[in-house]
Amino acid sequence: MSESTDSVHDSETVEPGRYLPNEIEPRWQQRWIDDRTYEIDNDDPREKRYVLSMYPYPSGPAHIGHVRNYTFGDLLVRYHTMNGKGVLSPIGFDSFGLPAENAAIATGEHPRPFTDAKVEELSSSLRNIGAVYDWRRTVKSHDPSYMKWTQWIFKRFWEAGLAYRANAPVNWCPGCQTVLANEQVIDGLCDRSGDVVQRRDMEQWFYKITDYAQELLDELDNLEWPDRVKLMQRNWIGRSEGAEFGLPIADESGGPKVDAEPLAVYTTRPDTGFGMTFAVMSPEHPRVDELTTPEQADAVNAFRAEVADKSDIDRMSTSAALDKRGVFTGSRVVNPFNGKAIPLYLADYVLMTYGTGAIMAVPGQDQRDWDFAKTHGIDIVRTVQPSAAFDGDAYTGDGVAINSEWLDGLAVAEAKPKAIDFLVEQGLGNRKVNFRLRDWLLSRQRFWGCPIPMIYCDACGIVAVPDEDLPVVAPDDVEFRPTGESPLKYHEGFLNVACPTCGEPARRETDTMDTFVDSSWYFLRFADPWNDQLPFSKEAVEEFLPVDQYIGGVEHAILHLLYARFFTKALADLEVGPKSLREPMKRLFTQGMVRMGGGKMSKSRGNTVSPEQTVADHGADALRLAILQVKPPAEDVDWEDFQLDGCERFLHRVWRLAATDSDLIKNVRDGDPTDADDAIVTATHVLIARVTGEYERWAYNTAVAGFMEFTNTLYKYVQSAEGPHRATLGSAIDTLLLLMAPAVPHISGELYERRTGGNAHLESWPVADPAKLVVSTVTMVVQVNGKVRDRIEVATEITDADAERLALASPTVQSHLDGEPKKIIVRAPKLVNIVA
RNA sequence: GCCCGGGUGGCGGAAUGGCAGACGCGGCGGACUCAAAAUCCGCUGUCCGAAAGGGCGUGUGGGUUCGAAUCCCACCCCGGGCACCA
Repeated sequence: MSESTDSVHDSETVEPGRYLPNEIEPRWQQRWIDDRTYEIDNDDPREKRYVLSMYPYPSGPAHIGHVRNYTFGDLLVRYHTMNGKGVLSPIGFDSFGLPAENAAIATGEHPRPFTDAKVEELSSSLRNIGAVYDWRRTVKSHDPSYMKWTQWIFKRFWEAGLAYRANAPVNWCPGCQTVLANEQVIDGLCDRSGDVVQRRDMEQWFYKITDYAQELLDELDNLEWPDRVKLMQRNWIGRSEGAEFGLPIADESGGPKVDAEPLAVYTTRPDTGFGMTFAVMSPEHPRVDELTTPEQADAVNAFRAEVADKSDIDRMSTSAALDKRGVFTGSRVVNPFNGKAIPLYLADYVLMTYGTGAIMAVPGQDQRDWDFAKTHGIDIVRTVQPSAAFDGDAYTGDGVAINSEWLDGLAVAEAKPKAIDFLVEQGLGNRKVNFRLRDWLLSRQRFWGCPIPMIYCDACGIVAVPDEDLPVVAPDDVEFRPTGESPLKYHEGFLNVACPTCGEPARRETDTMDTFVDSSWYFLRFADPWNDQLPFSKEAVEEFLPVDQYIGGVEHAILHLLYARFFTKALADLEVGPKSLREPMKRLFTQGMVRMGGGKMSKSRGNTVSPEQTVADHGADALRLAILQVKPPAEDVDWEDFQLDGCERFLHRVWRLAATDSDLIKNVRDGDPTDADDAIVTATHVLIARVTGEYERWAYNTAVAGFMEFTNTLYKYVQSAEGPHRATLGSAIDTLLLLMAPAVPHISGELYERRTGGNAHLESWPVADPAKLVVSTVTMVVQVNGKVRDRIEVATEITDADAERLALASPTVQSHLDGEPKKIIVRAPKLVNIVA
C-alpha cells in the first residue's frame, strides 16, 4: 500500500461525517411512508387543514414547474402538521386527455398502460423531492371507480336540467379533430394546437353554468383569492345591466306595422335612445329572411355567405373595410323614442351569441356604430354633451343628455332608469341583465375521456344509462384513427345497446367528457375516496372542505377554477354535497411559472430542466431550498437565476455546524451564560417569530435569508474567542433545524435525530417567548434634515427628552448644525430628526 | 383600446412612511495548502478624495411630509389579462 493511500485513509478517519444527500434522502422518504406520518383518517381528532396543489396531468417525470408547485404545498403540509393540525394532503392525477390519445394514435397501443406508466413516473418524482401525501387517497380521472361517479354526477345534472343536449354553433378544431369549449379558443386559435378554429353546427352536450352566473360573480367577494384571479373571473362572467326592448317594424309610410313582431334589441345605454339612427342584426339572426326586402335579397345573401366563410379570427380583425362588413336589409324599424323610421342593417360586428343578436345603433355614443354610420352615410346625433376638451368621434363618457326631449339635462345615471321606465310604459321592453358567460360545452369527439353515460333510442329518445350499470367504460379493442369522431363510434360492441327503457336496439353516446369535468370535483372525492355508494358522503366533505389552501398556476384562473365553483354549487343544490358548501376553495395561491433564458420552457425548444438530474447532483433539499430562495413564490422565475450551488453550500454549512461530530465546535463552555450567549438566545427567538410570520404569508425567500443569517451568526459565535455556551448553542441549532424542517425536510430530520434522537417532523412548532425577544439597547439614528449623520446605542426605554439631548450632544451632528435647530422630531428609541 | 401588475447594485432580490441595497450569486483580497480544490475570514452601489470625510443614488418629471423606494399627480418602459359583448 502506498503512502498516499494511507494519508487519504487517515484524513478520512478524522474528518467529520459529510453531508451526503443521496444517502439520507431516500431513507427519509421511505420512512415518511412507512411511519404513515402524513396519512389522515376521517375520524382523526386533530383540527383539520386541507392543503391541496392542483392535481397534475401525468406527462412523465415531474418538470421543474411541478417541483416548484409541489414544494410550496409540501412546505405548508409539514408546517401545519408541526402546528398540531390534522392535515389532508392528497394527490391525484388528471389522467384523461389528448397527449395519451395522440400517443395511442401514433403507436396503436391503448392509452391506459401508457397513462399508468406516466402516473408511476410522476409519483416517483414527487416522492424524490420529498413531497408527502396520503397516498391511500390517490384518485385518477381514468380509474373506473372515479369515472363511475363522474358519470353519476352527470346524470344528476341531467335529471335537474343542468346538463342538456342542443344543436349549437360550436368551435371545431381541425387539428385536434374535436369541438372546443369557448375557454379553449384564444384569439380564434385552438389553445392546444394553434389551428384556426372553425364554426360548425353540431349536437352537443352542455352544462348549464349560466344558471349560476350571478352567484359565481357575487361570491367572488368572499374568497381569499388573488385580486387578479377574481378580476379575470368577473370579466369572464361579464355582467352588464341594461334594457331589452322591441323596435317595431316600420311600414312603407314609416309608421309601425301592426301585425309584425317588433325586433328585440339589447342595450346598456337606453339613455341614448334618441340618438338611435339605425339598427343592426347579426348575419345569423333567424329573422333575416323575413326582414329582407326582395330588392336587397341578393346583396344580403351574398353578405351572409361571405360571413359564413370567415373564421372568427378574420371576422374579429378590425382591419376589414367597414363597407364590406355590413349590408342594408331594405327594411326600416321605428325608433320608439322619437317615432322616426330608421334603416335596418346586417353587420358582422353584431354577434348572435350575445344579447338578442340585434342592436340599436347610436353612432354618437359608440365608436363601432360611428364608423359604420360614416361608411354608410347614416345620420349621427349626439345625445350626451361631450366635455369641452373632447375632440374624438363617439363620446362614451359621462355628461348631460342633449337632443333627447324629456331626457335633456339629465346625467347618464339619471337618464338610464327614466328611459327604461318609458320603454316599460310603452309595453316595449324591460330592464335586463346580460352575462357574457355561456354554457359549458362538455362533449368531446375523443376516446380518452370519461364516456357520457347516455343512450339514444328511436322510440324513447335520450335515455340515461341506469345507475347500476355505471361506470360506462370504453372497450380496449378499438382502433385509434383521427377521424373527427371518437373511435367508439366504430366499435359495434360498444355502440349497440338495448334501450334501458323499452329494450329495443339503441345506440350509445360515443362522445366523452371534457377533462375539466373530471377536475371539477376531484377535490371533493379526496375527502372520501373509498366510498362505493356515493361520490362522497356529506359528512366527510364537511369534515375537510372547503380547501384551506389551494395552490396552482394562474393559467387555470378562469377554466378550472370557475368550473370547480360551479360544480360545488350545483352539487350542494342537488343535495349531493353539503348545503352550506357553496365555495370549494377558501384560499387560493397562484404561483409563478418557471421560464428559461427569458422564454418559455418547453420540450420542443429543448430547453427543459430535469429535476431528477438536479436531485441526483445536488439533493432534493438543495433544489427545494433554491426554489424557495430564488424569488417570491407568486412571481415568474427564470431557471438561470436559481442559485443551486449557494443553497447546497449553505446546507453543508448547516451540516458542519449541527453534526454531532462537528470539527467546527470547540471550546464549549458550561456554567452561567454571558451577554454573548443572551444575544444568541434573543436571536433564536427573533428567528422563530420571523420565520413563523414568513411561512404564514408565503415569504419563503426571506425565510431562507433568515436561516442563512442565523447560521452566519452561529458560525461567528462558535468561532469566537470566548467559545459557545453548550446549552445555548444546542438550543439555537435544534430550533434552526425545526424551523427548516418544512423547507428542507431530509437534512433537518437527519440532523435533528442525530442530535436529539427525536423526529423533527413530529415535534411541535417552536413558539417565540416574548420575554426573550426584548432587547436592552437599540441603535438610534440621528438625522439632520433627513440625512443620517450619526448612530448612537441607546437603552430601549429611553425617553424622548433623553434621546433629543443625546442627539444634540453628538459632535458629528453639531458639525452639521448652523445655529439653533428649527424643529426636532423624536421617535425614541429609533430616531431623532433635527431640522436645521 | 380597456383593466391589472411591475420598474431598486454586475445579477436574483430585501426594505410598506424612519439607517436603501438584508440574504444569496458573481467579483476582489487574506488564511490554510508544496500547490490547487474545498473550507474559513474580510471587502464589494456610484462619484470626488491619499485618508478622514463628503456629493449623488430606487424608470422620468413634479407634489405632500421633519423625513418618500414606499403616499399623490403626470409621463415613459416592461409583463399579464380582456378585447367587436352593444
